[in-house]
Amino acid sequence: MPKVGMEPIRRSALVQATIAEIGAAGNLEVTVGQIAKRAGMSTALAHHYFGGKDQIFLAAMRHILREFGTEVLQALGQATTPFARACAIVQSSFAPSCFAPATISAWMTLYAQSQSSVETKRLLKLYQRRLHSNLTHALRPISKHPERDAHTLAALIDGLYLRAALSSACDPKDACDAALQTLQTLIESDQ
Amino acid sequence: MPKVGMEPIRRSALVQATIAEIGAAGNLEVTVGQIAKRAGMSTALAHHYFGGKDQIFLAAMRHILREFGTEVLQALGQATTPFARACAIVQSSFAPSCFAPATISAWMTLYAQSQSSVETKRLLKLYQRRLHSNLTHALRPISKHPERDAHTLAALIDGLYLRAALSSACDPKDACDAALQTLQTLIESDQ
DNA sequence: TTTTATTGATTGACGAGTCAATCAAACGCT
DNA sequence: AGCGTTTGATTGACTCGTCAATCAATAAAA
Repeated sequence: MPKVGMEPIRRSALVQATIAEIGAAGNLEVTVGQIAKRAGMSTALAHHYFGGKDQIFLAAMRHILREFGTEVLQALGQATTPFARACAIVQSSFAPSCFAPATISAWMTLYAQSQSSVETKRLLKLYQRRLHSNLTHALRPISKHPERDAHTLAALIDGLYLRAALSSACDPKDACDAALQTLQTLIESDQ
Repeated sequence: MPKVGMEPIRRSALVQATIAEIGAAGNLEVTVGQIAKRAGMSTALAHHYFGGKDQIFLAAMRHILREFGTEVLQALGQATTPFARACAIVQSSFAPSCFAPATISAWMTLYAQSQSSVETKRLLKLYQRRLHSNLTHALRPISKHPERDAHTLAALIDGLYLRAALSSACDPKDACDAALQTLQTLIESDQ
């Protein structure tokens, strides 16, 4: 087994294992030992490649954000009209991948940790800025207040996601419909 | 000092100290020792009155929720028209007390913990149900879709709060205005 | 003297991070 | 091809610290 070029494989395995472990636990109370075990290696190796627990978690967060980013990008690529672009952004935010238990837990801990970790806060702001920018761009041709409506819609997406993710009863489809409905209402109303 | 009837005083002091400590730390990584020290007693006494760390945290969460509940109730009492009632609910959600660092942290950890603690989840659902019910009641006379609009508005409040609380730049006033603006738009549009 | 309040000291467990040692591939040299 | 040598991969065992929870003991009211 000991071959050269293990680093990217190990790092990727650790990130995957971290997400899975967070999903299983429902919070950040996950030990490096658990993660390493799931990834099929020793704790020492995990430390060797990442340097510390924080770095492992941050890598996992970045991975989820990157995944979401590509999902949005792909959906945007297929949209031709401004309205379709706005819909694509909304729908990406409620895609099934966003509702995997591990993803939900990661999001929640992202919010919670952002209070105490500057790097986590940076990541969160990155996501928020990107969402806002995408929405503003899509709404510019079809809204009288692109900036304002983008801000409202972004907050609505976050809030609906929160509710859908935390209450098992409320399903993603309904949340998505609610967001689309409000998008419609917002761009129809002028004033 | 050793007098009778200390229990309620100690419990209250511990709850206060817990909230303060969570606010200072920015997350749940707070030890019973820290809490007890801030409350001016030994860790043993904290355990004596609460039984365990979880119970202390739950008591703190309940306290914050109760405080918020009374704030809403008071605001509702002064409102005479349905529209004023809806505004009162929105404004209570963005009251200064909701933006104290300790409250923000407690709120975030409430979301994060709700994934792994059934009791925490119960508390969160209680809050969500109450908000939805209050909004529905206020909107019934002035909206064509009271239930639906209440759901949208509730999610919007949560989302705006999230953004206002996490980004130091965005201030509560703007978030509140955005929510009120959208409330207006929602009840004006029919369809 | 019973009950309540209170704590210092201790226990037991757990977990992050380190380190020295091992193992095998790749590399360089002849 | 054969043979040291370097280098990356890998781990078991260990250290050190922390922290929740317990307990036996003390003090002061009732």
